[in-house]
Amino acid sequence: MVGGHDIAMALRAAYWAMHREADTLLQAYGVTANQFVLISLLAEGEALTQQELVRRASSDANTVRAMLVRLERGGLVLRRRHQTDGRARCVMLTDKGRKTHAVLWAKSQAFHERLLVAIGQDSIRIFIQQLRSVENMTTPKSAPRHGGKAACRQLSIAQSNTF
Amino acid sequence: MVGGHDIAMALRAAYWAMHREADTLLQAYGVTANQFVLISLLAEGEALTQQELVRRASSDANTVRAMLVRLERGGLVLRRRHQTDGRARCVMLTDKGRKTHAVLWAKSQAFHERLLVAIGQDSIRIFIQQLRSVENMTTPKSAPRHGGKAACRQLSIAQSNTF
DNA sequence: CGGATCTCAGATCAACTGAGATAA
DNA sequence: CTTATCTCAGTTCATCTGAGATCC
Repeated sequence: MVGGHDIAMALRAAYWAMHREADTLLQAYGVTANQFVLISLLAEGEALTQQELVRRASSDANTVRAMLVRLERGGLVLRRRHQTDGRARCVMLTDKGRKTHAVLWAKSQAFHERLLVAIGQDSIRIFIQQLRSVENMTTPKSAPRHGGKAACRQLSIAQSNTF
Repeated sequence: MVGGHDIAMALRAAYWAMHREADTLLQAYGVTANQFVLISLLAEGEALTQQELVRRASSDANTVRAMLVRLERGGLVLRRRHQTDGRARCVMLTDKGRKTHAVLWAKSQAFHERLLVAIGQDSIRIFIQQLRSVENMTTPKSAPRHGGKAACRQLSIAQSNTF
């Protein structure tokens, strides 16, 4: 009989195998898999608030802050005060961070390809949908009320000027 | 376009949501989700070597040892020398460990049920198979050569005598 | 000898708690 | 005043590295 516990154990095994593989792949570049998650989110174009990073990385405010401090020390990210919300921080990649991401992303292609093969092209959408169901199965966290502050568009433009 | 990176992010989000939910559920009993994994493996009947626990828990020898030391301190597990292999340790639940497992397992039923619902009864086997594919996608670890030492049958009997 | 299993010391990262500053 | 965001200090757990003991 296959029960919920088996799902949990299989999910655990798959996550950790993947995570270790990613860590091994990235360690030559001095970046952990968890840090690469943040870098990838920031590389999608816009600067983000820490709060939004927490949400998208499925992490925790204190954890994200600590990781960003390390990344900032390494010169990969910048953290600036939000222009209209003094509480918030806008986080963005530096040029170095952007180049690092490009290199790491290229090095990850074979890894990503193996993931696609493991799931099977036809099943990917369903598979991801099922994972989302598991994610949303849990106790819902209170979502922030306001909308427009997650992305920091002004600073995103300022950042373009650095090129 | 949905790529391998999306699979990785969804897998990460699902795992962490599940893990936090389990931790929250179990913390009232002073057991972490990771510790519950070991307890559950030991509750399946036989005493196991640490090496075998490492394999089944998708973990690491040093990590498992540290966790077992904590569990032993809490009186939930016993660790004895293997009768025929002086290198190995046989790990088993104490009576207290067995009772604790029964309680925690009962408390986990609603959680397990939600997992089943999230995936959908008809898709569970396929879903688990896909997770196994991800697990085995990674660099294979060398498996131990010999067979019969993973379970410690002699000590499993001795343990029955403690009742 | 080589290889397997476990132990130990130490480092690091990550996750969390709780308290507090600051601003919306 | 209340809430949101972030900071900071401190703790715990988990992971990993590397060295070594012991045994097969």
